[in-house]
Order: sequence, then structure tokens, then C-alpha cells
Amino acid sequence: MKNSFYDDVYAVVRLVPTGRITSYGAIATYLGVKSSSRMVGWAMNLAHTQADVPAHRVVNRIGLLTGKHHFGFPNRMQELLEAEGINIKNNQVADFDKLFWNPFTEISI
DNA sequence: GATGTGACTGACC
DNA sequence: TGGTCAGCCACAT
Repeated sequence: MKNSFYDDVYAVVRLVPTGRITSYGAIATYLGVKSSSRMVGWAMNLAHTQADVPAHRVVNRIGLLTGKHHFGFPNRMQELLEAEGINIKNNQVADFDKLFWNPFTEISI
């Protein structure tokens, strides 16, 4: 099924460049459902069935790897991010402000 | 069909 | 400044 909320989430997440990250709220806001940022988290949960969706590049608003436990092993998400050149400190992205990928700025809705 | 839960965020005390 | 509360919607039981 296309044109659904989840497909839009996947589409945006797929646009996140390597070595960059974004937040659930940013995606939700970009899709016009900022109040339902939790749905983005659920979308990520279902995104596990979508191999093309880099869910590890999506973190919460402070850069915390809240969803790392959903990657099978807690270290998986961190290793994936580090493999892309992103430094992780205490389950949190060190340069979150610099690496943050803003859909509004990059996609220019 | 109703209830509970969740990878969040913003606002309030 | 920091902790707590409520809202949001879809999926699972």
C-alpha cells in the first residue's frame, strides 16, 4: 500500500544521507503530523521489515539512541552509526547538532 | 470491540 | 533547572 503514513516515513528516512541523522519529531513535523511523533517510532518498528530503511539514522530529539534495543542487540545501532563516521557517547550522538539532517532544509518541501 | 502499550515531544509545575 | 503529565494514533492482545 502506498501513500500511507508509513511509506512517507520510509521515504524520508531513505533520503537521510550516510553519516547523517534525523529525529522522529523532525520526520513527523515534515509529514505534517508533528503531534504524532510516536507514530514515527511505530513506523520504524514496522520498518524492520523494510531492508532499505536505515532506522539507525533516526534518533530522538536529543540524539539519544532510544531504539537501539530494537536492533536485536543494543550495540548494533551504535556500530552502524559509528561505521558511518558518527561518534556515539553514552548511547547519544556526540555531534548531534552538526550531523542533524533537517528534511525541511535538505528536501525543501 | 475495547484496552494497553509504544523507537516521542512539548508544556507545565 | 529539572522532573512530571498529557496528547497523539496505530498495532497487538
